[in-house]
Amino acid sequence: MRIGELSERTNTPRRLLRYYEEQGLIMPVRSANGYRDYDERNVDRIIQIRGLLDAGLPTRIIKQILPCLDKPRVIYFEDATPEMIATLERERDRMTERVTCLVRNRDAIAGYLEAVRNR
DNA sequence: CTTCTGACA
DNA sequence: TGTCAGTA
Repeated sequence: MRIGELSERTNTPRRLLRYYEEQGLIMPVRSANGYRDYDERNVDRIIQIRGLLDAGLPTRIIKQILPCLDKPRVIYFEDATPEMIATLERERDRMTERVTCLVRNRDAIAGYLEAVRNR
């Protein structure tokens, strides 16, 4: 499929799809006309990428860990470098921090809403 | 009509 | 990220 279809199926702007490619997150093959040619696998991949981006991970980190999250998990256990483990642990901790921060703000807002309702 | 690359009042 | 340009 071309970028237009992938864009619709992943509700992701074409601009971002090209950007992800620039960042090395995806490497679609090119058709004779120069158009990017994506396969079904990419649909899932883009959703995967957006999830990580949404979680706050920088594209540079996603580029490293994306292959680890692919299907044949077992074969990646072998080449799990200590550096990779370290980055993953670091990102996990950063995510935890953000989660607690979100929880605080969510509760604060919830409290405000509660006060407004019972005014 | 769709995509591509490069660029930014 | 959006968007405009000039093509293929």
